[in-house]
This record gives sequence, C-alpha cells and structure tokens, in this order.
Amino acid sequence: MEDAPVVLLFQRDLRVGDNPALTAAVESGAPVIPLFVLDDEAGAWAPGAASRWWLHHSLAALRVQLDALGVPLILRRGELAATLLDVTRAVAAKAVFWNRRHEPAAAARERTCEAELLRRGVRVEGFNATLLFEPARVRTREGHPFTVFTPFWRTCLALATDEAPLPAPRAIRAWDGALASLPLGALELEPAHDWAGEIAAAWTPGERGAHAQLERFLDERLPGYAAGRDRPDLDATSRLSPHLGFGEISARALRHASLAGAARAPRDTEAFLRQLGWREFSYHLLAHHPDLPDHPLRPEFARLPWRDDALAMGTWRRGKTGYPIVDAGMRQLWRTGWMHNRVRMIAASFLVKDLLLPWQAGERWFWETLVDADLANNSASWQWVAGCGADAAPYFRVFNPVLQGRRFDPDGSYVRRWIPELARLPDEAVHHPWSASETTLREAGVRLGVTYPTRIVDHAEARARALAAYAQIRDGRGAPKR
DNA sequence: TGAAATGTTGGGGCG
DNA sequence: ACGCCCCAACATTTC
Repeated sequence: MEDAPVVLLFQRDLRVGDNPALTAAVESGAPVIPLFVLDDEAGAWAPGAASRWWLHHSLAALRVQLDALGVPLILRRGELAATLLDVTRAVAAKAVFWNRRHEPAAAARERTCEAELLRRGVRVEGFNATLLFEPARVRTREGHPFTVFTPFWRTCLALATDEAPLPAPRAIRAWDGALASLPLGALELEPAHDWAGEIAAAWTPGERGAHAQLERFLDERLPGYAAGRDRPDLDATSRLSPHLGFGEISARALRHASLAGAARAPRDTEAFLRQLGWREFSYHLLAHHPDLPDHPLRPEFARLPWRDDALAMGTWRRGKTGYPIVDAGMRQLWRTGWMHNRVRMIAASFLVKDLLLPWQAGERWFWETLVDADLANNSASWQWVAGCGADAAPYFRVFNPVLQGRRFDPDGSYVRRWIPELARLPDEAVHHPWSASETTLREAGVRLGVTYPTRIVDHAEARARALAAYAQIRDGRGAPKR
C-alpha cells in the first residue's frame, strides 16, 4: 500500500505552473492521478456555451502539458462526489488534492466531497489558487464583510505581498495501474454548429496561450493601460480574462509579473492591479451573498416594473437596437465570445435602463456567450450596472450611448469594424445615424430600417421612463413621486 | 467607472 | 461712455 496514488482534481486551475495542489501532490512523493470531472448536474450556473468551448480546448492543452510531464489526464463525466468516490476506490487512493473554488454552490459541493471521502478514509487537501485574498481573510475593522470597493481594496493592498508563483513540476510520478478515461469528445463541450469558428481565430486557450498573452500585454499594452483600457477601438486591454477565469494563469502570477515593471509605469500597473481588485471584490461579495447571481442585493429592486419583451430582448442580443456602440458590442460578443469592458457597461446599461429589461436576462446572455463568463464578476457587475448592488452605480446614472460612443470610440473605428454597413458614414454621424441627413445616409449606402435598424427607443424618452420606474421604488412605497 | 438641468459669470455686440 | 442683452463657458445641482 506504500505506493497508493493520490488524486489531483483539476477544476478552475487548468495549469501546471503556480498550482499549489499539484505541487503538494507531487511533493507527497506518491504517484499522481490528474482528474477532471465534468459535472452536468452542477445547477443553474453550469458553464454556458462559450465557456464550454473554451473548456474543451483548455483541457486539450492541459492534457498535452501533462503528457509531457509523464502523466495522462483522466476525464470523467458525472456527479462530482460520486465520481471522486468511484475513482478513489478504483485506484485505492490515499488522498485527493484540489484547489478550492469560491462560488458558494461549488464550495458546498466540495464540502460534501470532503466529508464523503474522509468517511472512507481518503485524506483531502485543499488550497487556494484562485484569489489573491480569500473572502474570509478580508474584514472591516468591525469584523464585517466589505460592501464598498475602495476601502476593500485599500485593506487588501495593506495586506498585499508579492509572492512569486510556484514553478511547474519538472516531472510527475505516474501511477502504473490502468484507469479508464473518456475521450475529450465524450464530454460534448463543443457546440454542434460552427458558431465557434471566429472565436477559435480570436483565442488560444491553455496555459501556453495565457503566458504568451501576458507577455504581449506586458510589452505592448501595459504602458498606457490606465488611459487606453477604456478605448474599445484600440486593443489596449489585457485580454487575459478567459485565461484567468479557467485558471490557465493565476492572479498571483499576474500580480507578480506586472509588479516587475511597476517602477517604469506605476500608474498603469496600479490600474491593472485594480482590475484584479474588482475580481477579488466580486468574489468577496458572492461569498457573503450567495444569491448574488439571482436576486438584487437591494431587495426593493425586485419590485421595479421590469418589462417582459421578448422582441426587444432578441433585438439587444443580436445587436440590432439601432444604437451603433451597443450593437457593435453585442456583435463582437456573439462573434468572438468577448466584449470590451467599457462597451459591456454601455450595452448593459442600455438593456437595463433604456429597455427596462431585467438585469438577470442580460446576465444570463453574457453567461452563455462570454468565454470569460465568471459567476462572481458577471453577477456583481450586472448588479453594479442595474444599481441594485452593494457598491453600485446609483440607478439614475444612465449611460448615453451616443456620448459614450463619441468619447470612447472617437473616430468610430470600433463601430465600423463590427457594423460594416455603417462603415462609410462620416465620423460625426457614425454614433447617431438617425440624425444624419438624407444625403449623408445615401452617400454612405445606409438605409435606416433596411440596411441598419432604426433605433428601438429614443434615449431621452427611455431615460425618463427609467427614472420614473426608479422613482416608484425608491421611497419603498410603490407610489410614484409627484 | 454619468448626463442633463440649472445657475453663474464675464466678454462683447449694440443701441 | 454706459447699460442692456446674449450666450459661451464653466460650475453646481439634480436625476
């Protein structure tokens, strides 16, 4: 029994570098069996279509890396606890190592697994590989969870260290028994139709792709990041979010790498770390408010008179609202599985405020279509936009899609890229084609209502409607003011 | 990590 | 020369 193996359960940590559970498993001296379990019964927030596409390719990449280290990746499909019990029994494993997940449902599932495994005499060792600051670690002076970002992040920064990431193991001791694995295709993660064609061209899932992207970011984009990150026309963001989401690279490695250049570009480094901070804050909120994905943190928002308009919802999803910056974003999302963050805010504000459709509907669409869909980030951000979150934008803060477009896509190149039918409009008309003259439209080959939709709502009217809806709930009485 | 409405000020045109 | 008005430009308040 001396040579009983240990199982290494991969979750959202699909990497061999800076992987604490993997390092501990290797250092235990026992043979290591790497295992990934696809749990189709993982509940309402099981990965969406875009995430499943990414997961497929990330697992393929992980398998290649593990093969090079001398161990095969075992793939299974089924309920997590039952599968772990099956596997540990079949190989007589003495321990299971994993990096913890922090989503409440996933964490609860892990606790069940741990109890069941312990009951059968299998040791469990859990690690943190996902967050810089686990939710329980950061507290106000009163000992409460934070509800406001700025003091939260200040407290984190006071705790912060700059730990170097763990090196990848040079080799992993293989188990010499036989253990069946499903072929990757049997997980059925890839979409049936060719929806992913353009997504595939835009990304390289896997740990190597993640590090290549990080190097590009540090060299080319970190200088100027603070100012450029809001410009969807510039390709000035890190584009690391899906890699980070699947744990192909760790937040710790990102912090360490960006701090190495902090002296050269302190403001830009700080701005980048701050984005990691928002992710930490989202996990903090989710951990302390498990129903964050489904229910507004400010309960009165459940009484807001949201509309039920499937037609408008479809128009938004397909990028046919008639507001170019919104439509460009929604089309970028559908075609590449990603949308620039500034445009996410604009498109989200438009759904919630201009269309008065429930934020959960937008949250669900993003969940299905984003390759970087992350339960904490997605739900916290939608609540922020809707104004019902802990540290949310006030509800009356309504983005004007024309002004936002002009400010952040000044020559309209982002709009032109994703809405080619508007490409020939002059700069001053590209963000509001409805106010262009007949001549201008004709010369640009634009026929409103034919080649490009007429706008679904008038923003000024929609804004007034949203403010009126908000007024109904703000005093807690349900009666309109005045 | 807004925008619109409203208020204030000061320069210049003009009778 | 003077007062009046207009209206940018900027500041403040409100949604």
